[in-house]
Amino acid sequence: MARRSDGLATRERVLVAAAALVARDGPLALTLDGAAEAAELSKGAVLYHFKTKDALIEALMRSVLDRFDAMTEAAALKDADRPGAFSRAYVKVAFDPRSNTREASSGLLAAITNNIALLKPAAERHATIQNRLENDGISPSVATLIRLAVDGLYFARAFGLAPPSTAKTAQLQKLLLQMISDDTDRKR
Amino acid sequence: MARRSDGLATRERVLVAAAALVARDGPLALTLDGAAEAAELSKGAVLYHFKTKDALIEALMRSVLDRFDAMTEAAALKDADRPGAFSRAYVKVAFDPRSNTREASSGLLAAITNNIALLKPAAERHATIQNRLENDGISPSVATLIRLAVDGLYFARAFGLAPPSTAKTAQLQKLLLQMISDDTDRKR
DNA sequence: TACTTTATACCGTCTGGACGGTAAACAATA
DNA sequence: TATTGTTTACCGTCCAGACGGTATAAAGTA
Repeated sequence: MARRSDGLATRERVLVAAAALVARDGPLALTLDGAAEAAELSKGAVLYHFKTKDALIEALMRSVLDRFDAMTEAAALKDADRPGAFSRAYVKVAFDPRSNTREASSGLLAAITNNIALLKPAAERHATIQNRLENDGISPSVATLIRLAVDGLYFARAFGLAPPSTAKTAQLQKLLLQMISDDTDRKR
Repeated sequence: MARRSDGLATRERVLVAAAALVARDGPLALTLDGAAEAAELSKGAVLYHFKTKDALIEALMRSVLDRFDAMTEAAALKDADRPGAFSRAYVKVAFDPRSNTREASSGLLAAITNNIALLKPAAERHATIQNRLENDGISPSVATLIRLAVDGLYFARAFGLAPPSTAKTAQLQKLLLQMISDDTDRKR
């Protein structure tokens, strides 16, 4: 068999294939064999790039988290240092269909189904986000509300628990952005 | 071996034991053998009351859903027919520590880790709740926000994703109730 | 005895992961 | 530049354990 000579791309390919697999067939379909087949590799090759299945899942989760973080930071920068800049960026990115895909929840779903301890990185991010929201010029209650509503939307989509329609989602985003504005005004 | 002569109680005991098992050791610990041991029964006995593991999980979920529904209906009745009665009841029950325990999420967690199709009953309830919130005298956006925030809180607790402290949770509840009041006033 | 409930023994399948091997790329050396 | 050794990337096979589920016996109850 031909060798690839670009290990990095292969590793990435496994992650993408695994995410697609979970998005399509659910987290239970994510086996080492399944991931290998989806990435058109052997199980041995998958295990070469990820020492254990847990390592694969962790990588899956981190890649999603990092991407989300990067998008949020970028959006926050555009908004300068106005109070509520991070909150607005968080809402915008979280509601962006590009960041809130089925693939985006693959890591989390896999972690839940395989080993809850793997949720730790996600828990840390959540704590960080909560902190940043609270120190963004909005009241703690509104900060918490925003965070939980975003999470709720995320899980509603991930689990198919009556996910709101596109229209309703847009309305909700508007409402949240409005709340942020009102809240920063009140504090000024 | 001694027989119980009250099959109903045994069945119930299995459900309680299974919920406790999931709450303590996570959804992966819920095996037929594990459930049997937790209920101090043999696997055969468990399979007598629940034909398949899926059936056990479904029963687990339904019992939680039914209990939640009953509590909400009861709370809504107390609030007469004022606009927002159901919304207030929903928020109150969802934030009640008695309804939002780790056991309460056991069915959902087990469904996720074992067979996502089992989430169907939960999805239906969510759709029903969304409908009732929307027809409760509050605006659709606020209805959606409440629903998602409650879900977010629920999952934050279930997965340990930076669950808000008791104090913060109380503040949030207050904020939501306030929003319901404001919104029904505006509509009047 | 007939029925219900519980226990025991067992089977087939799936899955994570270990392992030995292979071939290409690269480095060292002569 | 030819040769030799070393690393990287990947494959195919095998295995032990876990788990869901079945079959059947046994015990209790009416």
